[in-house]
Amino acid sequence: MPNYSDDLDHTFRALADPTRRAVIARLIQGPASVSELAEPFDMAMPSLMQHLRVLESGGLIRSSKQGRVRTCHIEPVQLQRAQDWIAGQRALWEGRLDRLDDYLKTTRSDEDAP
Amino acid sequence: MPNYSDDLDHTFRALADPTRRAVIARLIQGPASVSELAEPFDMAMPSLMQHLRVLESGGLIRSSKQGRVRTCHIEPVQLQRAQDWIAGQRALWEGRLDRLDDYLKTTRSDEDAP
DNA sequence: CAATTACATAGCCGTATGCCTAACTATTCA
DNA sequence: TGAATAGTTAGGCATACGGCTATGTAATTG
Repeated sequence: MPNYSDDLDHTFRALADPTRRAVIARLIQGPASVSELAEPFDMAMPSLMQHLRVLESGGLIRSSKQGRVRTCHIEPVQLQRAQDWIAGQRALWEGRLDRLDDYLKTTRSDEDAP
Repeated sequence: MPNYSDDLDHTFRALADPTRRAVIARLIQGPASVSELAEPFDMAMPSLMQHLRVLESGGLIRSSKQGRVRTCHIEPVQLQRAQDWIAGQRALWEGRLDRLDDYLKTTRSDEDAP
């Protein structure tokens, strides 16, 4: 069982901000330059750059520079790991509910057939 | 399309800490008192209580007090919403890949049949 | 070459986070 | 009733976060 704790820390933290989620939602549609990403937000460029840094250092996006333009694109792996963690927990929870359900059924059967 | 932004902020933030994820993982197994939750951690009680407050105010757990014991249990709805947001983004991403794939196939067919 | 464009860096500022200790309240047990 | 237990509140402290302005640098464009 690998330990993704640090990754998850960074990934969930990156997702905890609406600006960063919006950037992700935008990049899901396809790559974009920093200026394009900044355009919808009423925010100074350096502030948005910081968000991009959080996203990139969390492994949620990648970027590369050609000339003076930096192009960002999504990197879905960490997104998947975050989803997997939640899904895993929920699966355990569902399993617990199933076992509780089974138990209740068993109990009821016992009562029904004394 | 409802706007869960604030919920997601709180939920993802709550998940961005390993102690809080461990608490969730514990509570997935079943309810527990504050002391039981605190036991595995080398952390002063008030520090853990703060984590519990973050989890509860983010709607990830609930708690109630009987006598001097507060019992906490999981509340899976926000977990699901967080998962749904990620799943939605990933679905869009997959869709994008599929369309790209289709496009490439079409292009190749065109090349194959000049 | 000069001006514009697109990003990058530095540094400031107020608030939030995560941890702690100390002291307090309310139950429960002997 | 007195002592132990379970949680709570108050407040302090260092660091991180999220925003800003001002300034710098490198690539394009006229």
